Amino acid sequence: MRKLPAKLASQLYGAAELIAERGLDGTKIDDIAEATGIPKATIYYHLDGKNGVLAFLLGDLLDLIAGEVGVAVSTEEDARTRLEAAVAAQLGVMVEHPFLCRALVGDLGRATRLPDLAEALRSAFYQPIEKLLSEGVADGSLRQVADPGAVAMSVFGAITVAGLSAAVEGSSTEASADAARFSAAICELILDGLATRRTRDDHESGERP
Amino acid sequence: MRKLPAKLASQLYGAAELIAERGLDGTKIDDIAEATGIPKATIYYHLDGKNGVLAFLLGDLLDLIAGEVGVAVSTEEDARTRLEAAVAAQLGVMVEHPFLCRALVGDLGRATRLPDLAEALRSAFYQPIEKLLSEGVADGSLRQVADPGAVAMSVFGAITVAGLSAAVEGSSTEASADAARFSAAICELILDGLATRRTRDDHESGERP
Amino acid sequence: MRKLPAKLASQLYGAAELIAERGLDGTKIDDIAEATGIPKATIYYHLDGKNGVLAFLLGDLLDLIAGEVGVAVSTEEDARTRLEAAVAAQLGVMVEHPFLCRALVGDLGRATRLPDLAEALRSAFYQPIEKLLSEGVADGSLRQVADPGAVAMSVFGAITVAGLSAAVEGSSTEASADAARFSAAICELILDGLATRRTRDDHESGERP
Amino acid sequence: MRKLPAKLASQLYGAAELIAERGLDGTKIDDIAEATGIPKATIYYHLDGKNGVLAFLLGDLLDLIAGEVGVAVSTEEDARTRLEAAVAAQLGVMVEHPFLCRALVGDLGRATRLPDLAEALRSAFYQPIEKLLSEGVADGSLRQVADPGAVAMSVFGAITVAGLSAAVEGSSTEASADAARFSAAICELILDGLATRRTRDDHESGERP
DNA sequence: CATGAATGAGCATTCATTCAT
DNA sequence: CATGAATGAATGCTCATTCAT
Repeated sequence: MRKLPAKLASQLYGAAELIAERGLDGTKIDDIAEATGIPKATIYYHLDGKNGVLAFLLGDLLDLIAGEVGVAVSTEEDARTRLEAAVAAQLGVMVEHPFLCRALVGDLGRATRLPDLAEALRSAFYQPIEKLLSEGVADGSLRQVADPGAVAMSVFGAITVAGLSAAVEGSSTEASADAARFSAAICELILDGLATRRTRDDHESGERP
Repeated sequence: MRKLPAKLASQLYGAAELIAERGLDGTKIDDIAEATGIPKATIYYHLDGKNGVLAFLLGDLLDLIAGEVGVAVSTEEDARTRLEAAVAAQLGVMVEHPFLCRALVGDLGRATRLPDLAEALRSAFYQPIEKLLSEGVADGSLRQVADPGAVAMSVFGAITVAGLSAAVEGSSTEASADAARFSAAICELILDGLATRRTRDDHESGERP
Repeated sequence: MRKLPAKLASQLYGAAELIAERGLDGTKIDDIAEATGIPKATIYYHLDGKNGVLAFLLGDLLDLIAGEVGVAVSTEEDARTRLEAAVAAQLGVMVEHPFLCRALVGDLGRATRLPDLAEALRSAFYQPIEKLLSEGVADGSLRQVADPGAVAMSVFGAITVAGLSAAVEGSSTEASADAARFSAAICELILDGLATRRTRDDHESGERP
Repeated sequence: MRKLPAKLASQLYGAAELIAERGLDGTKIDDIAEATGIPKATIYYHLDGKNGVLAFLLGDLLDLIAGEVGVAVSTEEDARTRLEAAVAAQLGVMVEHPFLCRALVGDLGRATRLPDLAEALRSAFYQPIEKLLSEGVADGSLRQVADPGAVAMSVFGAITVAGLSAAVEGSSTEASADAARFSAAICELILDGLATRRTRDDHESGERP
C-alpha cells in the first residue's frame, strides 16, 4: 500500500471505465489487470486488493473535487457567488472524469461501506455546500431556510445527480460546455427557484409586469 | 419467472434490509433464504436468480412510487401545486420503505444494468417531474427555464437524494413527519430558490464594481 | 414402476435421440419431459427415475435384439449359416433403431453399472455368438480356433462397432440396405478373413505366381 | 489451458481409475482432486474443467496409441505383416493402460462430443487400419473386399472391443502375455476367418439341395 | 521490485426427486 | 391417476489473494 509510481497510477485509470460499466463487484481483478496492462500480482503489490483500487481511484477523484471546490469556495466573494463557483467546479470535475464519477456512484453503496471514503465523500461533496449555505445567510446573499440540513442535502443531490447525468451522456469533446450549461441550469434552479415570481409572493394576484 | 404467490412475495421483503445493508453482491442467496424463510431452490423456482430478487423488490417499489406520484400528478390543480404533491408523494413512499430505497440506490449501478428496471426507474422518478415542469410553464405556475432537461434532472436529484438521506436516517416511527419536513424543504428550495430576493435583484447592479 | 401404458411407451421413444446425442447424464429429466410431452412427475409415476428411462428404452432394445437373434439362431441350418443370420439380425435391429443404439453405447459405461442391463446386454449380444462358434466347431461348419473366448469377443466387437457406425451414419430411408451391406462385409471378414488365400497357405515360399 | 508441468501430469493419471470406474459424470472434481492430490483450483488453473481432465488423459492415450501403431505400420514388411504388428501394438497399449482405456470407452459418447478428441480417436484407431487394408490389396498380401470401409470399421471394432475386454479383465501382471494372446486370436480371425476351409470351398456346391 | 503460479474459500445454480391435491 | 409445485442435496466453477522466485 505504498505510494504507487506515477506510471502505474496513470495506467490504473484505464480501469475506471470498466468499473463504471460493471460495478466493482462485477469487475474481476483479472479484468483490471488486462485492461490496465498491469499484472495482477503487481496491483496487489502496490495496492490493497480490489477495494484498494476503488479507494485509489475514488480517493483521487475526491481529492480533485475537494481541491477545485475548495478553491472556488475560498474567494472573497459573497456566499452566493461562491456557491455558483462551487457548483461549476464540482460539475467541471465530474464531467471531466465521467468514468470515475460513474464508478463512484455505481458503487456508492460499497463506497459508503469503506469508512475512509464515506468521510471523504461527505467532506468533498456535502460539507462545502452546507457551509456556504450558512455563510450565505450570514452575509445576506442567501436566504434563511427552515431546514438547512435538508436543503443542503437537496442541493447536493441536485448537483450530483445532474453531474452524473452529464457524465453519463456528455460527449467527451464538449465536456466544458456541458459543465457550463448544467452549472447554469442548477444555479438557476437552486438560487431563483421554479415558481413564477409574483405568483409566489402572492399566489393569487399576478405576474411581474 | 412465474407470478409469485402473495405469501412468498411478502416473505421476500424480509430480504430488503439485508440487501440495503450489504448490497446485492454482498448478500448471499443463502442469506436471503435464511432471512426470508424461503428455501433457496424455491427462490430459484419462482424468480430468476439473485438479480431476479432485486428486480422483484425494486419493481415493486417502483410501481408503488409510480402509482402514488401518478395520483398526485393527476389532480386538477396547477402544475406547481401538483409538483409539491408529487414531491411529497415520492418522499412519502421512500421514507416508508427505507430498506427498499437503500437497496435501490445501493445497487443503482446494477439496477441500471437491468434493462427493464432502468426504464421503470426513469418513468417512475424522472418523467413525471419533467412533465410537470413543462405543464407548469404552460399554465403559468412555473417559470420557463433555459435548460428544462437539466433542471428536471436536478430536481429529480434533489428529491431522490434528500429522500434517500431521510430513508437512511429517519426514525421509522416518525416516517410521515420526516417526509413532510423534507418535502417542505425541497419545495422551498426548488420553488423559491436560495437567493435573497432583494439581493438577487440587486445582484447584477451592486457587486464587483 | 408399473407396466406403463402403450401410449406413454411410444412417446418415451422420443427421448432416445436426446439421450443418444447428449448421453443420459447430459439429458435432464426436464428435457425428456419436454421432448416426449410427458410431464416430469408422470415419468416418475410410471418409471423409476432417470435410470428407469434408460432401463426401459434399452431393455426394450435388448429384448428386440435377443428376440431377432434368437430366431436367427434357432433354425436347423449349420452354425455358419446361422452365424450369418445372427449377424444380419443384430445389424438389422441396430440400423432400425439408431438412436437407441447410440444411447446404449454412449452410456455403455453407465449401462454396465446397471446390473440387470449388463447381464441382458451380455446375453443379447455376446452369448449367442459364443454359442454359435462352439456349435460351428461341432458341426464342422466353423474352424476350431486357439482362443475361442477372445475370438468371440472380437466377433462381437466387429458386429457391434460396425452396427453402431451404420446406425450413426445410416440414412434412415435405406436402413435395410445398409444393414445388408454391412452384414455381408462382416460375414466376409469373419468367415473368410482378409489374407489372400494362396499367399496365406505358403506365406513363406512366395507371392502369387 | 497451458501445458501442464510433468509432475501434475503424472499425478493426474491417478484419476484414470476413478473415471474408468464411475464415468466422468459420476466423478466429482473433488474426487479427482483428492485422488490426485492436486487442489481443485489448481486443476482449473491448468486444465479446462472436468472435460479438460478427460481430454488430457485421453489425448495422451491416443498419442501413445497413434505413436506405437505408427511405428508398427511404418516398416518395410508387406501390409498383412504390418497389420499384425499394428494389432499387436494397439492391444499392447490398451492392455498396458487399462484404466485409461476403460475411461475412454466408458465416456466414448462424451469423447465423441469433444471435437478434437473425436478426430484424434479416428486417426489413432481407425485410419491406420483403413490404410493398411488398401495397401494390402496393392501389395497382394490382403484380399480385395467388397466394402472396404465397412470391413475396416469391423476390424477396428474387433480389435478395440477385444482390447477393452482384455483391459478390463486382464491381470496387470501378465499384461504383455494377454496382449499377445488376444493379438494372435484377432489376427487369426481377421486374416483367416472362421469358416472351415474345405467346407467353405464346398459351401456353395454342397449345402441345401 | 515485480510477477507467474498456485490455491483456499466461497457460492450461485442446477436438478432429480417428492408430495399434496 | 396424474401432475404442478416445491425443495434437499449436490457440485462445478470462480476469484481474490498469497508467495516463492
